[in-house]
Amino acid sequence: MGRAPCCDKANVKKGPWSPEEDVKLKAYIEKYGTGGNWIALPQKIGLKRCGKSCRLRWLNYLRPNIKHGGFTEEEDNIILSLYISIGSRWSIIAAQLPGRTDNDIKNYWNTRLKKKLLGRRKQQHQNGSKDELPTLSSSAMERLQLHMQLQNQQGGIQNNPLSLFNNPAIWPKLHPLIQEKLIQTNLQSLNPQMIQYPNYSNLGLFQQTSSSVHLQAQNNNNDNDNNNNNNNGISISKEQVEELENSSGSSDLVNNNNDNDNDNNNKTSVIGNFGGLINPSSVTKSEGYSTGMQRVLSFQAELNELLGSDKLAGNEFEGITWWSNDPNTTASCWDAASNVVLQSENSVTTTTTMLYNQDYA
DNA sequence: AATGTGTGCAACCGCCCTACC
DNA sequence: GGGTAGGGCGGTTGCACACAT
Repeated sequence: MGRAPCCDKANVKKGPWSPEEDVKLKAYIEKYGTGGNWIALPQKIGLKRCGKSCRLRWLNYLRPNIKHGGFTEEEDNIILSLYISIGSRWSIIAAQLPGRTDNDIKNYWNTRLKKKLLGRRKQQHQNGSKDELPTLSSSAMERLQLHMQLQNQQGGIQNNPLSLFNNPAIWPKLHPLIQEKLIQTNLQSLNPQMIQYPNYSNLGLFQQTSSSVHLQAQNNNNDNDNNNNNNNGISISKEQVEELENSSGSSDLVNNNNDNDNDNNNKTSVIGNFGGLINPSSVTKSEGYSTGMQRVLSFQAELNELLGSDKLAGNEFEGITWWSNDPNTTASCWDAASNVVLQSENSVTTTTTMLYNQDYA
């Protein structure tokens, strides 16, 4: 038993509005306002229209100062940035663009802007690659990809106030202590340097986002720390380490199959995760990420949480391939890796790397 | 010229939220 | 507190037009 319809569907006109109807509606609202009741409005005016239809017509077309078409570059950027940050919340996006309606922006996005931004990839695939075109049906994936693309265009993460990295408000839920530490820390200090992995000369690493948050408690007595040139981590005390471990229920984890880091003294726990999913030790290993699917699924779950998206279909990430040790890898445009820098002191460091195959850009 | 295909956009549908009774 | 109506919103549909075959 559904709810009652808002109007008598059988006796209302549907379809395009005639100029006469527009004139009637516009004149009445300008003179008397809506009266706070759209449903009753058409009857007052003598229109055989549903109240909702009147509302839509007024808001999207008849009300003053509406702009149609001719989106500027600046508007494009605003739409893109907001879409990446908040998704398809068109009314909120429209509120940032005077004279634009949510419907207009939605249409513009779906029919033009999205294609304009992503179309190049499709073109590339049509022009020679036999690879399956990675699907973009996932809003979350699409937003992530656009996020990366935008930041590349805008000169990097530091310059984009809307970036995931620079916007604590849209970080995933982390332990409050970690969150506080991250906020306290100058974000610049967390920004990664560009790193080139020599094995992948054809793959440009152009972007790095946050991140996994890993916690390491370490016995320093026998520390031949290979990472001591990196001081960008966030240090916390051993007491805090214990507190976090107790509260997170984390177990030992990440670096458990590493053969080149004096790991015996390390105790590392995942506190929170932000798309970082890869055993950090494997980043430097030439064999790369051959056990992709498990990580893909992990990434998928994290991405869902990160972006607050709908659940992704199980095959959404089939288009994403992972690094192999073949320098001529046919990896898709977007690949992810994490680069967790382990500190010599008890520390939390957060970095995740998105790797971009320039061959497909 | 006729037909097929793609594109842009206005409008509708149905769900969710909230205010009101 | 529960039911109902209206408003708001995002997703989808369908039509008109442009362009290709």
